[in-house]
Amino acid sequence: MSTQLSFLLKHFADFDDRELDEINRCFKPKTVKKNTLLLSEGDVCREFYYVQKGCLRTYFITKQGHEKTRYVMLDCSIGTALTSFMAQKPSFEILDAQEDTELLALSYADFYRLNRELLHWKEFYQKILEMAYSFQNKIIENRVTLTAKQRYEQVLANNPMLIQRLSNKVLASYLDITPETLSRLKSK
Amino acid sequence: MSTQLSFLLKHFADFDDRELDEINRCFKPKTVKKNTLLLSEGDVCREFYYVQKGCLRTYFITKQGHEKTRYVMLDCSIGTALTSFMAQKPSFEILDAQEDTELLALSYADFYRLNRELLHWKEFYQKILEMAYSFQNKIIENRVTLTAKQRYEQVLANNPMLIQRLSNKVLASYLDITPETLSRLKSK
DNA sequence: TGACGTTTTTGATCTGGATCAATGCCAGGG
DNA sequence: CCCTGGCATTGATCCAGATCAAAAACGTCA
Repeated sequence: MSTQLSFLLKHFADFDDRELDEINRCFKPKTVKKNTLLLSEGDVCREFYYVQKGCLRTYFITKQGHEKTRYVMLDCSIGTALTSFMAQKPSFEILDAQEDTELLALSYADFYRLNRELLHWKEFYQKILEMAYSFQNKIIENRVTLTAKQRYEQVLANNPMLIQRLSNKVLASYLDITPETLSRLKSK
Repeated sequence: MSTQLSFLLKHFADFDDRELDEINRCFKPKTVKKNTLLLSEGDVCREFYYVQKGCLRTYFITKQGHEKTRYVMLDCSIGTALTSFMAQKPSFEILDAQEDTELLALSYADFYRLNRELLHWKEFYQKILEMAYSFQNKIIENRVTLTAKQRYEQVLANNPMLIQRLSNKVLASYLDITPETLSRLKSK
């Protein structure tokens, strides 16, 4: 059982030890190699993840064939392809590992059973959704108000780990620019 | 008491009549004239709205002084400046009426009391958050993958009311383009 | 170790939509 | 009823970032 995960959970809701036990039992360990696909386009996302160590990201592919990275999970963070997971509908988002990654996976069935049975889990999920919404709101605001360079500088200031650990290609797609533009931004 | 509102609520969760009664009592009627500000930048959003008839929108203003419309509520829809409302923090989003509007307002205190006391309200709120998230996800995808013209055509196809009822200036800001570009798009 | 496929970098060119500018238009307040 | 300030249209120009092209650097696996 992961005390790290418990620690994170407690950050969102006031779980007691019995609840934490039950939740921890539902999360199944999994190890994936770099570049493993955890969810392909068109498949239904059936798992929610806690990343112990490593890096997952969600992205989608445009008609023109370009990757667009949407969300990155580094060590000790949680997430999934939320839109597909929530609705249990085929996903346009893809989920893959950017590094060799150790993670804990919670099935959709267990997730929603917990949501039915534990009031604290409802609270947890509500917080997650609120955060996810606010995060996206921020993304939209940034995309609309900042230039490519300003977006790069913002990540450099707030999230330098991303710059260290993602390839330039993926980082560029996260910033919604081309690798060429990113390369030019970096060289000044 | 609004049966329309009850109808909408039932769409999200299985409220019984007693619950609907209690909820309806919390929503206070309000009438606002076109161009009324319901929330200014920097203020904390303290109300959640049901629009009976009319039109509200949220938007923010960039450093360059441009309006960016983010969400529009026409007749029989619900919403608020969610980021500020959830966190009870000062808002960068502004809320105003685009037409003379009849609405019902639910205070933050009542909203969260209902959320504490009624399981069905929790369910309702969870669905709202899930929808809001998915909606934003779609916005981001559209903004990144579609040209200005394609975005216009998509609204024309899926949401023609917006084109009929919003001024071109506001519609342009909703599409993330300038009024000049919108004018040119329409004239072909 | 070497060879191939993927990144990264650098340079030249292109373009969608923004910006700037000018004119006509309409609606609402005095 | 008329005036005024915002809205809409049209034209000319500009620019951030994309695209295209072609080396150079990098990893990784036989």
